[in-house]
Amino acid sequence: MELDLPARAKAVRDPEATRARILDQARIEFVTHGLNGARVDRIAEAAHVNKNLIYHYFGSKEALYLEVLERIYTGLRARQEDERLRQLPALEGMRQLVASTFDHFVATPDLIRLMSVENIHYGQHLKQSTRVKPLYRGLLETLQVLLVKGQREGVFRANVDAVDLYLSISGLAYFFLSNQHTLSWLLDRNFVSKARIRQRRAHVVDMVLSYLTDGVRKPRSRKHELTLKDQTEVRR
Amino acid sequence: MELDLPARAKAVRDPEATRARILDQARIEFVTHGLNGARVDRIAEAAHVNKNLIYHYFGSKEALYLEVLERIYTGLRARQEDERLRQLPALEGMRQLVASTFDHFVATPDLIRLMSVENIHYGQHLKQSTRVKPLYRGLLETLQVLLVKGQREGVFRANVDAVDLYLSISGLAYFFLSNQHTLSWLLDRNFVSKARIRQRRAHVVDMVLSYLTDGVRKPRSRKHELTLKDQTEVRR
DNA sequence: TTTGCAATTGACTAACTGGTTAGTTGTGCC
DNA sequence: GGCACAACTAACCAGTTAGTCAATTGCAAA
Repeated sequence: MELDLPARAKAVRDPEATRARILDQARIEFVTHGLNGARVDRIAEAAHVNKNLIYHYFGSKEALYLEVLERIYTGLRARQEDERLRQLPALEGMRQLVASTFDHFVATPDLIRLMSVENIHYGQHLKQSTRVKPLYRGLLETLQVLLVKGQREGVFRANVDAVDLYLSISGLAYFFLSNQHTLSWLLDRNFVSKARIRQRRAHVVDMVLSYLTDGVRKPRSRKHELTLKDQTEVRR
Repeated sequence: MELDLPARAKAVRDPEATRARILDQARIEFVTHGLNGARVDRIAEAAHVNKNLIYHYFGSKEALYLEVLERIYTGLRARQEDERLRQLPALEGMRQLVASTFDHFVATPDLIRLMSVENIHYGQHLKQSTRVKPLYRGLLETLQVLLVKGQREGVFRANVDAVDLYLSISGLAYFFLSNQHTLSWLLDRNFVSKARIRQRRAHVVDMVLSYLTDGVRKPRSRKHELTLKDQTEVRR
């Protein structure tokens, strides 16, 4: 019955796999219950490890939380598509940047939850991280490159602040997801059906591009796509 | 020495004042620490009452939280300016609606925090409330009235979904406030100085109105204020 | 085989925390 | 003046929780 697969040989002691299992269950726990609501005992049980092993690897509940937080934040901008976007025509590059930001939020509900959790805690944990911050510089630079290029091309308005623009792009995609539980109740609408996500995506892209192209002389062609493949996935 | 003021006569036992004091301190506690992080003992101490008095008045920690939540949510739409806004020209009415939504978020940080907290808890408490939901119907109706009027006036585009528009207006004003602690660190910018708030306000109004008026033939007058006094204020 | 060390565990605890029990005290009303 | 009841209090408790102690187990190198 027993197979002697080399890759599976060390089923008894496998530190890396164990560590990964802890991190995975910790993420689920923190996402579901927040930092204060999370229970180390539950994480240990779900990961099938002794609680003390968690302290052996991570030192404390908060250190474990920080590790989870860093991992999900770095995933946000891990795909280095900045270079590709900067090469595109400004309007198309911006359209893709907005759309991919939106898509990433939709595809990663855990990120939305942990961003909220971390801000409830005044961002005090993320500030201890050194790995996350650099990723945002690249994003802002890409935005700036596209803004300047768009102005030169005559398709974007002038005097757009890159940070303000980023806040708007993110805010448009973030709020209806982060607050979906109260909003769906208050507004009698399901926000995470595929059709709704598709509608929202088009609306967000449209709003950002309307703003950027507003007041520019040259009449532009249709500025946002109507070809939207479904790739939304709703969380459990 | 003792004054016999009728209004201040019952300093010893004043149920209403005591109840209000508890609610006030509870709000501070829930806003600062969230639901799980809040401590009933701390609320009792801060309100100068015996802890059991809290249970006498409110029954449980969660019931107290719900009361705090209801009060801050109803404040969001308490000012019945819906009627006034509907009377205005569409562009001006919409401009004021966006601006006042923005201003209310800025003026009520506790609301932002509690909205985040409640959504971390999947909105399960707010759903038990009956007082909050009706307020949102009026808001959506006002939005719808202004949208239709704007289309008739020829200043707004057609086919704008009122719910989507509300999500955008709120999202633009909410995100940079709710996530200001991580964002100010990641983007090296203070978001809550008076100058920044003013800039953000103009940007949000501009973006929403650009979207609504985009593609409409008739050229419109300047649609957003450009009066930006400069007075930078450094964050704590 | 031994030895060193990381991986892993079970049992434990000090501090906390929401909630309760069993009252006492003040006030309005008849 | 005394009764009913709400306002208010002190002390306590059972269950929980992050974190610790002391030990055992498996692996790999010498």
